[in-house]
Amino acid sequence: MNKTEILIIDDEPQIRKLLEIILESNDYKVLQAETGKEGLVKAANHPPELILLDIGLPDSSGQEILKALRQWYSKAIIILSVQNNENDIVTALDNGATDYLAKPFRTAELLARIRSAIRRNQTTDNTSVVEIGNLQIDLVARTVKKENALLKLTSTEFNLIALFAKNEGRVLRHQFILKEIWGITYQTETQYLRVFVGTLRKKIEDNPNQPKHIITESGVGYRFQ
Amino acid sequence: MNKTEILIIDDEPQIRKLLEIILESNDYKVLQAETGKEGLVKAANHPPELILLDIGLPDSSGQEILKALRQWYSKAIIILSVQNNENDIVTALDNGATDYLAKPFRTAELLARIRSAIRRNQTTDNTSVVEIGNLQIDLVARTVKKENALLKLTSTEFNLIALFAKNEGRVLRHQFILKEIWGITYQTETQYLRVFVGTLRKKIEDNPNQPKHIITESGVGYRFQ
DNA sequence: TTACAGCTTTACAAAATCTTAATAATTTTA
DNA sequence: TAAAATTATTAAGATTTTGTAAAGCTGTAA
Repeated sequence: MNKTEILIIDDEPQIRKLLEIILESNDYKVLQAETGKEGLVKAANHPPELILLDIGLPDSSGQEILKALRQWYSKAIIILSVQNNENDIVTALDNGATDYLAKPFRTAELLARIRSAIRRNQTTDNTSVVEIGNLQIDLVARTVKKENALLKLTSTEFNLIALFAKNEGRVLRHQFILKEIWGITYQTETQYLRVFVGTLRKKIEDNPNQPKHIITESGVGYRFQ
Repeated sequence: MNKTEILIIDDEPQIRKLLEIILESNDYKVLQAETGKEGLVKAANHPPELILLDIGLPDSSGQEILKALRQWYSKAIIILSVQNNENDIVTALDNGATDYLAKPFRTAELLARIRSAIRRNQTTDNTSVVEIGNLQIDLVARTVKKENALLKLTSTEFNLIALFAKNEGRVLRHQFILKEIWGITYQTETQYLRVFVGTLRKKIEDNPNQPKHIITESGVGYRFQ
């Protein structure tokens, strides 16, 4: 059987080597590019299942490469950034990045993110029912079940969880969520979001104080899983 | 034995060709139409077991073709839509589509949907009596029994409960219900609905103040269960 | 014509949901 | 670690949505 192919675009040889070792030992096939341009060419010639892109590239900003890729490449792109360079991360998510990882990263987290992103590639599926853990979200019937018990959600609460469900595992920015649910004029009303995430957590989480489904990514947004 | 016939209504020749290849190699007989009109004619002359309909047709909206087909055609209609055009999909399901597929689609998924839809053709058929809890709703005889006692419903009340029964467990929007029962020009007369839901509840619910059958989904519509 | 059933409309009460602001808790930064 | 920033929680109005009763309207049949 063919191995899943991952393209690494990063100018630091030692990072590439590290990633190569981790990924190959987990049964992925690794392609490498040292510059953004080289990455674009390799991705175009032979589209991989996922791309790991360093946004701190020297030749041209990694953001430009990301935008260029997103012209045609629709599979997962995970961004690598230096520690907590929040601006870069936020810009990258807005430019269509699937997810991000701050360097230095933990191996387990890297692999988990990769698995999740690849899984989503394949779930272009469009069944109206999305199953996530103990939740079943029916987008057409507009119902949510937790362990087969129907939950009572308000319309806005449902819209919110539906948006999350359609973007499972992916970080959604506050702005983006507000725009989608409340409309473009509400982009700055992050407090709404906090209140509604709070009520949703009370309804869907086993322990709302330690949420397992709606994870907050401080300074960025939320992730649903 | 005769092969199962599938009619494709799609204006893009390359999509038709692709579908033809996939379907014929899976032992279906394929009929094709390039326009909605042509599709209506072909379907009428020789009703197929299943129709694949592109809702992005140029001549008249695919939605109109769907509605026209549903006047008399009761077998499966699977909608093809461009990716993530959610509005189209929801409208199509409301207009009686059996299922939908977003382009580009995976072959395995297409075939799975087709098999499932055809299977349903044969089973879902002519059960004119819908049983829900202590209610028996006979769609052909237009009667409703509650614990075997015949209820006296007006024609509009029956139309309403029949619509609910056909969409058990699903949230129906005010708009949709009004369109179905009173016609497209009544889409904003939500007050009618409130009155009729009220009278229906008095007749079918054990305790109309705590309805168990007709559940209101505030801001959205009603759900029947 | 009248009686009647069923539909439409109005008015108001009740319930559900949303918004807002104050405060507490947590996370990030320096 | 302390300060700053961000996030979470709560609860009270405010607003929107829904429910109910009843009056008016309309067509039909006796």
